[in-house]
Amino acid sequence: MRIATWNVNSIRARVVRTVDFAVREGIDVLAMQEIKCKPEQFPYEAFEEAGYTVEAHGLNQWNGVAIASREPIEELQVGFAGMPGFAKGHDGPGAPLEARALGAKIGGVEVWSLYVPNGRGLDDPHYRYKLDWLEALRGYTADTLAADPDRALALTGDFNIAPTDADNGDPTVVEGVTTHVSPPERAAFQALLDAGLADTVRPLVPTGYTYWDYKQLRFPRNEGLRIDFILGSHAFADAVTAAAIHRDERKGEIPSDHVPVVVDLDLEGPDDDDRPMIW
DNA sequence: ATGTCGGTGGTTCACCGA
Repeated sequence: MRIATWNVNSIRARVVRTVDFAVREGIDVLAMQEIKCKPEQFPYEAFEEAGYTVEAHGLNQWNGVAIASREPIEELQVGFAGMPGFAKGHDGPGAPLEARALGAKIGGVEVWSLYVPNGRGLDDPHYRYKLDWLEALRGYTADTLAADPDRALALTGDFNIAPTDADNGDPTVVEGVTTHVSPPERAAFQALLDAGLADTVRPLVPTGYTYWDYKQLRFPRNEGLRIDFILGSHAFADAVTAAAIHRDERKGEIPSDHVPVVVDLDLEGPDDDDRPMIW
């Protein structure tokens, strides 16, 4: 099974490009972020014509997550247990939830499409929201794996954190000045790993960015960030056989500012056809 | 130069968010 995650930055603006990529690369499950539309506005037809079914979660023109799959989508989860909400002037308990998390069981894997809050600025209420949101995600992960340690669980999406200095090539992203690289954000990312997840792409693709700001020639200068990840429990990570970051998707006409990240899974072991015949 | 995007409201440009 081939699983991909992609912050598409408006699915309506990029539906042709998105479906073309999925078909060309043989993607079985595509987790999308920043679809920037409500479910009734999602361009389902283009995906259905290509053999995908889609579940979309969007509340307004901001955020929004979706999962497209060639296999049946089961056990849909809109948001995760404990996920906090946020709204301007209303960031405490009881704040409205945003469309940032969609989970499902597909082919025996619990896969999530996640769009972690940006944080905006180190002194912005959105930054505290980001850290609280990540802590709640860690709690969900820990609880889930405590109940079922061998579950194939994958957290995919835009984490809006560059975990190491090697993941930050943008000269305007500076520790102590901006979000994405602050010690508390990096600690929150590490806490997800400590809860029982592994970065399934880094061992196979050690370098490279997944996002380049549209401004100031960031892509031509290759001044990007690695902020999009596929994190997996041991049962998931152990099944990963290949990975790729599709840098070329940042090129061409009207690209997203993010590129797809892909892993191949072999959950069932070798097919019968691959086993030696012994009489 | 916050130098580029996408979406919205409500009219084609100002604002928000990233």
